[in-house]
Parts: sequence; C-alpha cells; structure tokens
Amino acid sequence: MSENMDRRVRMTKALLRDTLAELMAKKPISKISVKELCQEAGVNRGTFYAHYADQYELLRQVELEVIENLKNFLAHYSDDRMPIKEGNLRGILEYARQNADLFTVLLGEQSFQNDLFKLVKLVPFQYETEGWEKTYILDFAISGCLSVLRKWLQEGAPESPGEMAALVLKIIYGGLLSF
Amino acid sequence: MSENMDRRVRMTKALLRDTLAELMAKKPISKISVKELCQEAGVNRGTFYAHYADQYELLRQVELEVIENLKNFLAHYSDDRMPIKEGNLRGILEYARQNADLFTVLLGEQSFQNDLFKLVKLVPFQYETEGWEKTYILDFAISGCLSVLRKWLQEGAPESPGEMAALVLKIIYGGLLSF
DNA sequence: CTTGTAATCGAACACTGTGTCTATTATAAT
DNA sequence: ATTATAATAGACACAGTGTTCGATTACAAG
Repeated sequence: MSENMDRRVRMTKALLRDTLAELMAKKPISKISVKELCQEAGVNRGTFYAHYADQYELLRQVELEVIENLKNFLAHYSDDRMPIKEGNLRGILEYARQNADLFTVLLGEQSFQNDLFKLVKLVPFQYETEGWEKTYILDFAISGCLSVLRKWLQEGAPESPGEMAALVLKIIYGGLLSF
Repeated sequence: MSENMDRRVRMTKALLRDTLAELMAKKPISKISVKELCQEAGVNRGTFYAHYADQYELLRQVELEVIENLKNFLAHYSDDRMPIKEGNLRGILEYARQNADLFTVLLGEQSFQNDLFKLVKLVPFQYETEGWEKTYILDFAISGCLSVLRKWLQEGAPESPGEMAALVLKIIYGGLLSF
C-alpha cells in the first residue's frame, strides 16, 4: 500500500493524518478547514490538494488504512477455523489500545463503523437457525462490541485487553443477563 | 417548546427542518451549504441566520426535538414500574416507523446516539451485580438495540413493530445465542 | 556521484459561500 | 385598525476554496 511511495509523499501524508487526528480530538471535522489543517501540519495547501479533494477524503483514507491493518490482523489470527477466540480478540484490543486516540476518533465515524461491520461479517460464523432474525442478531452483537470498545477507550482503557476480551465473550456466549 | 411561537417562525423552521432531512437523505451534511438549503426551502438566507448559526446547529435542534418527543413517550409508558415491556417497546418502534426517513438520518448522527444513550439510562434498571462490568453491559445492549432499529428502518421496516419488539426482548432476556 | 524525475513550495488568481447589515414588505397578535 | 415583529431582497467585506504557475528542493536509479 504505502510501501512503494516516495519518502516525501509518505511524510506529507503522515503529517496530515496525524494533524487531522489531533484537531479532530478538539473539534468536529466540519469546523476544520483545509487551510488550518495545512498550517498546523506545516504542509503547503497546494500539496494537500495534490493528494486529497478535502478534509473528508483524507479522513476516509485514514479509515481505510486502519481497516486494512485490521483485515491483516484477522487473517493472521483466524487461520485456525475457530472465530472469536480469546487470544484473537485480545490481540485486536491491544492494537486498538495502542492507537487509542486515533481509534476513538474513527469509532465516531459512521463510514468507519460500516466498514467494521462488513469486516466482521467476513468471518464464517455458524448459526443455530437460518431465519430472518439472523442478520439482526449479528448486527446487534457487532454494534454492542463496538460500543464496549468505544467506551473502554474513552475511559482511558483502565481494564486490560484480556479482561475486556473475557467480558465480551461472556456477553456473547453467556447472554446479557449473565451478571 | 414550539407552541408559543409566531406562526411564521414555526413555518420557517418546519420548512428548513424538512428540507434538511430531504437533502441529508441524498448527501452528507458537510456537502450541504446554507445557501443551497435556503434556496431549496424557499427561505431567505438572512432568515436562516436569524435562527441558526449553521446547518449543524439546525440539525442539532431537530435531534433535540425528537429526543423530547421520545422522552414524553417513555414517561407515558413507564408509569408502571416495569421497564422494557413489550407494549412499551412496540410503541416506540411504531413511532420510529412513522418517521422512518427522519429517524434513519438521525440514527447516523453521533450526537443523537449519545442523547439516546442518556435517555435510556434514565430508566431504572435492576442488575444482578454491581461490578465494573455493569456499565459495559448496558452500553452493549443499548447500542445493539439501536443497531437493530437502524437496520430495520433501512430495510423499509418489513417486519411488524410487534415482531421486532419480541425479537429485541428475546435477545436481551434469552441471550445472543438463543436462536 | 551525477542526473533525470517528481514532489513540495510560495504566490497569485478567480470564485463560492459566509455572516452581517439595511431598508422595505408582509403577516400575526391584540 | 393599529402595532409589533418576522421575512424579504440586496449589498457588503471577508474567509476559505480549488487551481495554476514557475522556482526550488529532495529523491531514487543508474
């Protein structure tokens, strides 16, 4: 992806990516102008437009990069035909924790959430039944997990990834009222 | 709220509200200018600025209006100390179905979701335990429900509110794997 | 190390939308 | 009918946009 790029291009994109994340931690992207973003990043405004159409396209690119990372992540861990293993889950949580600031921003974006939904739905689950309820159940579960992840990161990730993985599994396999 | 307002003011706000909803069904609010919105609504741009600072403030107001409606809704139905009754839930789903277009738009907004979370958390639930897991469980459940609602509306609400209420209750009380 | 290529830069440009103001007209409340 | 106030058209300075130019700089390949 970003391997075979000019050093300068990678530097520019990285600067813009990080600066956008910083600014978005303070205010919504709608209040961030390309001008301000470039001044903050120390990048020429013309250079920005050479890569992106606007702030939103930049954000979208960042989202897709992270999705790509997560995809590799899942592919690596789900070799053993057992989806949603504890270690599997813990790995993702650790990755999220390490990039907590960026993740917190991205998890607030609808488009990023949609990508995550699609990503999870690639995992081959097995269901008891095959009725119309199936898709709703899955959506319920994914959305619930993402909400837990978001809350966890917002609180500063006080619990360990292991604890959180155990919690999520307990909810999924034990039910919401198993506490 | 909007009872004791000049007819003209109410008309103007209603026009802007509906037009914004229409436009947001087609494209993200970031691509909607105040100028376009006002032309579409047939409202003078100066009049817009007399009421709102920008598109986002207008959207926020609409969100708060709907939240207020839902609040009354909950207050009416939760008189009997039994939260999350089937009829209770079905009523809300019917209300959402009747305003499907608007709801679909609003459910994609982070701020609106936050409001809904706060609203649901006003309901006095009783838990088995009191540990740190409690808040995560609740967030999981709320987020899951909203996701189901969103999907249902996006599909054009094929199932009846009664069926959906039953499904949600089955997930909550029966667990995710009870299918 | 040298050289051709390409990315960044500063500066300028026309253009669109913004936010505010004024004088004028239309409408609601009493 | 009178009064108050909301909506209007139009104008204004201003900020940000998106594009262009030539000059400069950094890179990668040979």
